[in-house]
Order: sequence, then C-alpha cells, then structure tokens
Amino acid sequence: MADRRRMPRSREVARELRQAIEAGELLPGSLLPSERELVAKYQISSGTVNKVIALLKSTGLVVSEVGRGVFVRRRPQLIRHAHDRYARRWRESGKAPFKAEVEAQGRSARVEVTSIARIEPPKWVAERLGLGGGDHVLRRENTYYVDDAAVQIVNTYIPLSIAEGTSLEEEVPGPGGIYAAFEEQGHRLTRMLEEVQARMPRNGEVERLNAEPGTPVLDVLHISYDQDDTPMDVSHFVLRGDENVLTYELPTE
Amino acid sequence: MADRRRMPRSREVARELRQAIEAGELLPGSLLPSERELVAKYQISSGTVNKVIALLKSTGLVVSEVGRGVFVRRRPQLIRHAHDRYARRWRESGKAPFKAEVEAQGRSARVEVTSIARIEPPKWVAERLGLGGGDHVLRRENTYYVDDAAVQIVNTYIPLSIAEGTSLEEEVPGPGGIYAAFEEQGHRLTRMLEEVQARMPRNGEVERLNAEPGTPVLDVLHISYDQDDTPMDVSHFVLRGDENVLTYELPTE
DNA sequence: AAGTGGTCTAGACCACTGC
DNA sequence: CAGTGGTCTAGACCACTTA
Repeated sequence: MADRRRMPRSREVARELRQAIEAGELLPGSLLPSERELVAKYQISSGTVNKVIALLKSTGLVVSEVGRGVFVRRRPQLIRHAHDRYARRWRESGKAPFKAEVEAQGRSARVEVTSIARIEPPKWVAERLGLGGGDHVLRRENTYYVDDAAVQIVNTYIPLSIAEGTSLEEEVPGPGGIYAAFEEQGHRLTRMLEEVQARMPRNGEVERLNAEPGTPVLDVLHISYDQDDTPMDVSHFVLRGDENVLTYELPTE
Repeated sequence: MADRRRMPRSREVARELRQAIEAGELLPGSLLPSERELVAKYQISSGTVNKVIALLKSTGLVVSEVGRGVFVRRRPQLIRHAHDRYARRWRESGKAPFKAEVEAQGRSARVEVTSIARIEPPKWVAERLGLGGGDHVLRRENTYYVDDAAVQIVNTYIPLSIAEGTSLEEEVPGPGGIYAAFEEQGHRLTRMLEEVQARMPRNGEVERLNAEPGTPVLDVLHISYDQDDTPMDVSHFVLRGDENVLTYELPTE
C-alpha cells in the first residue's frame, strides 16, 4: 500500500530475507544461504546479491565473515550508560561505573590507556575550556573493551594548569579515577554538560571500534565544571551506536 | 603508515575525492565530476565509481540527485535540543522551544499532528507507563519540519486514565502544549528520563525524514513523571542524526 | 535530446576459511 | 581443496533533469 513506484530488485530480496529473519525462520547466529545459492534462488546476478547483503548489513541485521558466510546477528546486549555515571558514590565504591555495568551483565570489561601527552588543544577544546592561545592541555586517550571488543573511545582534555605535576599525568591516576584526582586538587565536580550526536564512523574509527561499516556511532562531548564553574575537562566519547544506550535523568527546575 | 594490506580501489578513489573536498578544492554545494568522467579519469568501471559515490554518501560528505549530479554537501546547520526544553519557562512563554531554536537560526519551523488515536499500547510503552493488560493509551503522532523538510518524528503515548476527555485528545491541546494540559489535570512535571541510541533508519523512516539512506538517526525515549512519580507520558523521538544535537545539563547529586 | 545517477548482468579473480 | 564473501569489469537500460 505504500510503494507507488517499483522497488529495486535488491531491496525486494533484502525485504524477503529480513522478513524471514524477523519471522524466526532464520535464527540469530544461523547462516544465510551463500551468495551463490541466492543467485540461483532469486535469479539475480552476483553483484545484486552482494548489494542485498550490503543492505542487510547496513541495518545491522546480519554480519558477514569472509570465507565463512553471512550470519544473522545475535541481538547485542546493550550497555547502559546511566546519567549518574559520574556520581561520587561510584568513585567512593572504587569501581568504575562502566566496569560495574558490564560485569553485572556477566561480561568482562577492560580499559586501556592508549596515550597521555601534553599538547596544544584543538580549537573546539580550547573554546570549551575557556583557554587562550598558547595554553596547553593534557590529553588522555582511552579505549574501553567489552569481552575484548572495543566499544568506546574516549579522549579527555584537561587544562595543564590543573593537571600539571599531579597524578592526572600518570597512567593510573589513583583509585576512583580522574575525578577523585580532581577532588584532591580542590576541584569538586558540581555540574556537567553533554552534547550528543549520531553520525557515521570516520575512517580510523571503523577499525578502532571494529564497527561494521554501516553502523553509526554516538558522539558525545562532555564538559565538567567545578564549584567555581570552571571547566575541569572536556571528554570526547565515541561509542558504537548499536551496543550502547545513554540514559539521562533530568529534574525540572 | 597505517594500511598494511592493499586498499580496494573504490576506497582509494573515495579517499582522493574526500581529500579534495576537505582541502577546499571542491567547495560545499559544488558539483563533483560525473560518474562517466570519473570512469575515464580513474580508469575504473562504472560499478566501481558508483560504489565510490556510495562510500562518500555513507559518510554524509556528498549528496546525489538523479539527473543532476553529485554535490558536496553544505554543512548543515545543527538544531540544538537543550536539556531545558521541557522547562516551565518555555510553556509560559507560549512559544515551543523547537520553534524558538529554529527561528533563532533564521529558519522556519512547523509541527504537524499526523494522528491522534486511542490504542492498545506496544509492550515497551505499557512497561514504562506501568500499565496492565487491557489498559489503553492515547497516541499522538507528530512530525516536525524545518524549512519544510521533516527532521523529527515524535510519537507520544499517554495513559487514557489521564488523557480521557481532556484537551489532550484534541489536535491543539491549548497554548503551552501538552505539558500545560497535564498541569491542568493536576499532573505537574517533576522529573524525566531519556534513553538515547544511535541507529540506522528503519524502512519507513528513510522516507518520512527524507534522510539520505546511510545517515543515522537519534532514537530517544522520553518518560515524564509527575509529583507522585507517576509516569505521565512516554514519547518516542526519531531525529535525523546529522542535523540535530541533544544537549543535557546534569547536576551531580 | 543529451546528460545524470541508480540499478543490474554475467562473468572474473582474490584472500580467506574449514575440512 | 572446495566454498565463502569482497571486489571489480564492461557493458546495458531506466527514470529523471536540464536546456
């Protein structure tokens, strides 16, 4: 009742396969017919079959592995990032919220510090930190893993005026993470701002997050403020969109 | 320095074009060489050129129009959805925050009420509203337009026990929108929860949002609670990912 | 009418997997 | 080794836009 003009054959076939999957005829984890079989079954060329598979992959319904086949994707367990993930109670518990959330699902969590360096900040960081030209920042790059698959990349930028000479420059800034280290320097987290966007992964991210090309990422810019409303850090999160949910709880005035 | 194994020719060519665009050799709004010209220039087949274009489209760098050509995308103006978009101050001002935000950018905003109906709620709505079997809800479907292009679809579900017989069942529930109507019924908004995900558009959404296939959407589930912590409504937002930013301001404990 | 993107064909070769 | 997905070719036809 919807399509007024004829659908391309590739979309038709993709729709049939999608319906078979949703109807449970093809169970999660199971193998689709091979491309050659689909060529014979639907009387279409290999190029078209390849496009059909590309369409299904782009919606995250299937994953392909060269030499093995195309599999119906297992519904990924979502990782929830709660609004209170920065709350003091987490720091005091000594367990990072990411780790707690993931392990509660029976999966293993790991964080890797990729690099720590003093750099000249990109302008979008300098702006948000209220820095002038010449001011430098400490950049901490982290990668978060679940079951040894990267799901999240985080770059944190901290004004050198705050970080210089403190444990923030060390690989492990101490128990409770960087926000505990901020408190030791007298900067208490009172407020934060997050800007959330959805976009396609950039080139390097496809590999770093081993996201299937065609699945989007959540791009989150986080800014923390201390008791004087001075920005303490800007953190840039890139999360695999299909495996993460952000939750926010907001009081209204 | 990065690629250990040979890149497919289609990605190589896509990279060259992307660099040309980023270097400013191809300005936003300008026309790329036609597919036939690219075939000749890069000595590749038409199928490969088509794939190159598909790659560039999938990152949102270009848009194609049949019969016209492929254009470097103009950087879209972002629509910001502020954390305080439900604040009472907006209701009292009589101007919806969406409209205010968009018009501040010199663009035109419009909301269309697509349908209002009493229905049996989907289970994910019933769960969040705390409804049992047999309870019904009022569903209000809206589409939001900027410059006459749809950028946002919203479905709002309200328990019939709250909405029945009130102005919430009318197309225009009164000045100040539905939250003002809630207040008239004695339900004051005190708290809300949002769950944010990034995903690819589903079939119908590609057309309704006239999003280029290949650009993701933000999927936001919003739940409002009144002074008794009773859920008043569940709203499901689908936004074009490339044109919207969500911002959240969060106090810490 | 000429040019455009979108789709498709009927093959081919490649790197990879698993037996 | 046979089978798999990924990529590519050298065409073709279609619906569409612009002039």
